Amino acid sequence: MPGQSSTRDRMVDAAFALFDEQGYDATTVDAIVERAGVSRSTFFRAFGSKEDVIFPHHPDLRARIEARLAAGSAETRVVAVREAAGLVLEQYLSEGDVALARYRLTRTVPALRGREIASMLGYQQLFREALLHWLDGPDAELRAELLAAGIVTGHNVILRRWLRGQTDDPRGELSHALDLVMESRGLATAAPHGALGTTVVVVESNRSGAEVADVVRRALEG
Amino acid sequence: MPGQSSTRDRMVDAAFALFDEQGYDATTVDAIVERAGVSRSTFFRAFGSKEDVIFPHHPDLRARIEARLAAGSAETRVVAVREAAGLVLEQYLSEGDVALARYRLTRTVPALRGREIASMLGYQQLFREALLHWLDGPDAELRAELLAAGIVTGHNVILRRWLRGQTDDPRGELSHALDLVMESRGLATAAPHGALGTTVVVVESNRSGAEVADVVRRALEG
DNA sequence: CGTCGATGTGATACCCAGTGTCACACGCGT
DNA sequence: ACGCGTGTGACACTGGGTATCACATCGACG
Repeated sequence: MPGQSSTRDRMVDAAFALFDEQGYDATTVDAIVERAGVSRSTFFRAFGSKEDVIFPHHPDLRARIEARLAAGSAETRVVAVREAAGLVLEQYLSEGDVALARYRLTRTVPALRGREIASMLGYQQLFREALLHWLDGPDAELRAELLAAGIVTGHNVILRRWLRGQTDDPRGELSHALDLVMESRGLATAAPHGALGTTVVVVESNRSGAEVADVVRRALEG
Repeated sequence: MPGQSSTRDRMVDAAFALFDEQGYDATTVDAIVERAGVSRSTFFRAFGSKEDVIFPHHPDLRARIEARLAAGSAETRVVAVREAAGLVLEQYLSEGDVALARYRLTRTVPALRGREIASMLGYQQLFREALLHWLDGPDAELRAELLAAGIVTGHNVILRRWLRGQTDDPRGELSHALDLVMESRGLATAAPHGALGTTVVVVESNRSGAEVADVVRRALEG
């Protein structure tokens, strides 16, 4: 292959540049492929549609969320949900300017707005299915759906605040938002089965295992 | 005008019939207008897009929700939310078979699914804006968004159950779902400002004003 | 070293949704 | 009878998306 797999990157860059210069609707696929130096066929093979070029990472992110939730259990559901939601936020934070450009586009172009909404609802489905296995009791189905909606909605509120430049601590605010969501649905209860063993829940940490263990030991001894 | 305004109805009927016979994607607008006996121009003037013919009532419903919420206040917010959510449910219930046909389509055709999701998020925005005026305290913005998402999500769960034939009492289940949503966010609190006057909240009733008054009188006297 | 298949790419033709424009017919009031 | 607004039809055009065929590069294998 002549152009490695960077042909994809070239198309993304060309698309975002043109969208920024002349708007989404006014930019034709022909113009994108011309600037990227590829053919129409290549574009549609890589992205499937003009909209997909705006969200080139969604399939990958979706897979990562699914994997994180699949690694959780009824006992570790709180941290599983927190980390899975964190994956989404981190994806946007790491994209930086691209995320901002996308936000500007999704705000103004209805078609893209619908596209993003659909993606978010896809994430919500992942959370709902995971929660459905972790919850029991009356209204489990309804509560799982409400919780999933709360998680995604809470995340979106914080993400939007960050995109608007209204916060410098999106991670902390997401954590607080998830507190609000999970507390109100009784999800934050540790050891849901009333086990008498030792349950350690590490909600969030960037320390090493040894450091965490040290903190725990001192807490128990103190 | 020769064909009254039933040209619109004829197009809707023709579209649903063809979608049912050969699927959404396989049905061209030309086929629809041919069966309806109108021209292409007429179709696009009436609906704007092929998708819009599936949701011909959304603009009207949106206006009714907005009106109901606008008629509410911080004191009557609980009943305002309940009735506004009820408007959506009643719309679907009154459509009967058409709602079922639409559900079948939206489940299978991704484009229509995205369309419906976008509509639902439009309703969510109406609730969010109303709630934003009725809530105060910390995290008002976040709580309004979470509540709006809960209301719409709860409604959708019940609606979906009804569309699947899993319930005979969607109104009752919606009421219960909204209980769950509002209770968990402290929205159900009557007289939020701590007023010492008399606050009467009629949560749901199909009785006349006189009958309700009679029940209240007996409750106070007993 | 030649052959083969897999993969990424280009070129072309086609379908169909959606827009814009002009023309026509009808009802309605003056 | 005359305009005038409105709903409709006819037609041409743009542009997203699909299908098909051709070609070029690279690695595997005999």
